[in-house]
Amino acid sequence: MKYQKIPEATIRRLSRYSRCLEEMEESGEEVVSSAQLASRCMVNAAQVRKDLAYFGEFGIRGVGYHVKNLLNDIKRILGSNKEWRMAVIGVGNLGSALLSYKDFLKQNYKIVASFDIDPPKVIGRVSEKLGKPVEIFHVNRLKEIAKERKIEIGLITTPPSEAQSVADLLVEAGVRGILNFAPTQIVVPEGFVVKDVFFTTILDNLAYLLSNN
Amino acid sequence: MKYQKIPEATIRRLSRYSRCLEEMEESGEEVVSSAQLASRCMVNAAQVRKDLAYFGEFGIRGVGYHVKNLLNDIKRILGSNKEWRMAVIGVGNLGSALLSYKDFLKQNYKIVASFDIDPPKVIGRVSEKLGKPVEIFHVNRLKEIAKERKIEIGLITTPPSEAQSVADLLVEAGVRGILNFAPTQIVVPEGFVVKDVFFTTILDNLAYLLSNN
DNA sequence: TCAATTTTGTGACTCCTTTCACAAAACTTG
DNA sequence: CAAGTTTTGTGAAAGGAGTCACAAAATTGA
Ligand SMILES: NC(=O)c1ccc[n+]([C@@H]2O[C@H](COP(=O)([O-])OP(=O)(O)OC[C@H]3O[C@@H](n4cnc5c(N)ncnc54)[C@H](O)[C@@H]3O)[C@@H](O)[C@H]2O)c1
Ligand SMILES: NC(=O)c1ccc[n+]([C@@H]2O[C@H](COP(=O)([O-])OP(=O)(O)OC[C@H]3O[C@@H](n4cnc5c(N)ncnc54)[C@H](O)[C@@H]3O)[C@@H](O)[C@H]2O)c1
Repeated sequence: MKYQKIPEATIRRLSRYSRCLEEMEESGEEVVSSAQLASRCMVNAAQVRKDLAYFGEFGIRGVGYHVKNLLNDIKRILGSNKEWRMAVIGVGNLGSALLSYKDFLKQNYKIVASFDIDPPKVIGRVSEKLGKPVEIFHVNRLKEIAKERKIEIGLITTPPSEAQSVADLLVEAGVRGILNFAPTQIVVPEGFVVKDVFFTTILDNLAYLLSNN
Repeated sequence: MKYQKIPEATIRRLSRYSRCLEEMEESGEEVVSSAQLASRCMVNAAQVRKDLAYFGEFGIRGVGYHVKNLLNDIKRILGSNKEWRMAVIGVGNLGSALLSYKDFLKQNYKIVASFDIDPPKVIGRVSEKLGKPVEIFHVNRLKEIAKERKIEIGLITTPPSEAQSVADLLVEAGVRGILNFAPTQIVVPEGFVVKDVFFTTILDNLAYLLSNN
């Protein structure tokens, strides 16, 4: 198979497959066909095979895929086999929730520091309930701490008005990945990546579907 | 323009345009061209025009679009001009954050009740800081309260293991829209709509882009 | 060993989305 | 009021993504 640009949608589906395969692995299934995986993920079986074909041959004809192997391969493709070191900037309602989100850890996403600008918050630790407390630093130490702790992804949970300036700090600190929860457009230089999570955009979608069906 | 199926991507972009137009309206801009709106939303100008063309003619040739009018039209198209009544099910870390999310209100999404299964939580009110406290009911009253308060959208923030059974309750109560934050596939009957918000899927995406660029 | 069965990997086809390019419409200015 | 300018709305072209269909590969069983 010759090289092709990989569709963004393929990457999203790989993540879905990954989640399904994890469930299958837990429940002891060893082998899975593209048809089984597809029906579980609500996609077409040819789609599953094509998605995988972008990256190589992982199956055995007449048999299917080894759950464990395929899971490993997909994680390697996605880059989610390594541990990713993250920071939360803005420890308010949402930021605190993220700090105690167990699934991140399970999926190799580790929050190793957090930052705020509000002095009362910058005194101690949070997320004690997980056993692994995460320190809160003043945001003016972001660059220093980001380098020290090798932070690769920043989660922006400040008010929207502060989001761009926080992003600038992250860029300056060499944090190449940003997950932005503040409902505003953020601009970063070439080589950096921003993904937005806009709750109201998704609600708008839902509202449209509810209004027109 | 004859009828066509409207792409999902168009709806997502309309929501983006809507957000931009709101900012423009606030800053007093009265007229905007497709090119200006496009560059603000990081899309192609023809795309903006084509997206709008699905629904009618909103611009004035040689001039552009009236910000206020276009915003109203887009909101009407999306169905986000009316107030949507929502409930949060699972008042834990994330559920509590959602209860105090100001942007929902600003965008006509109103949380009018919340539910949990944990007796200590089902005693009073939360989100006092917004002035408008939201009551927490025991989840076994969901059907009753949903009807009484005309809830149209349910936000699922329970553990994944409970998500499907909560969805079943919502379906039974006639709540047609579900925004699911629990990282698990939910199945609902025809006529109901589920949108998932999987944080780790988005992180997987980010991880892929960071690993391969 | 060989035919029957299963299921992958992939070229070809179809469908959908985006971009281009330009006529038509409205405004501006001399 | 007419020529010039701007910007929309849209058909046509290009580009991507999803599905189909089948040869190739592996397994099973007689
Ligand atoms: N609450 C939610 O459920 C929710 C949902 C989706 C999106 N969001 C978005 O996430 C962001 C945070 O929401 P929230 O409800 O947690 O708000 P919040 O006010 O509770 O938290 C914001 C935090 O950011 C801190 N902060 C402000 N400026 C800062 C800066 N320059 N550097 C570092 N920290 C700074 C504040 O001190 C505060 O602790 C907002 O942009 C909001 O729109 C929130
Ligand atoms: N914490 C986060 O930042 C975050 C981010 C993304 C997704 N999520 C997902 O959101 C969900 C909630 O996460 P959380 O961190 O808030 O967990 P949590 O444990 O703090 O909250 C879960 C809440 O649900 C309640 N609950 C349990 N079963 C219930 C039922 N049958 N009916 C009603 N309520 C019930 C619990 O009592 C608890 O209050 C999980 O599925 C999680 O994976 C959380």
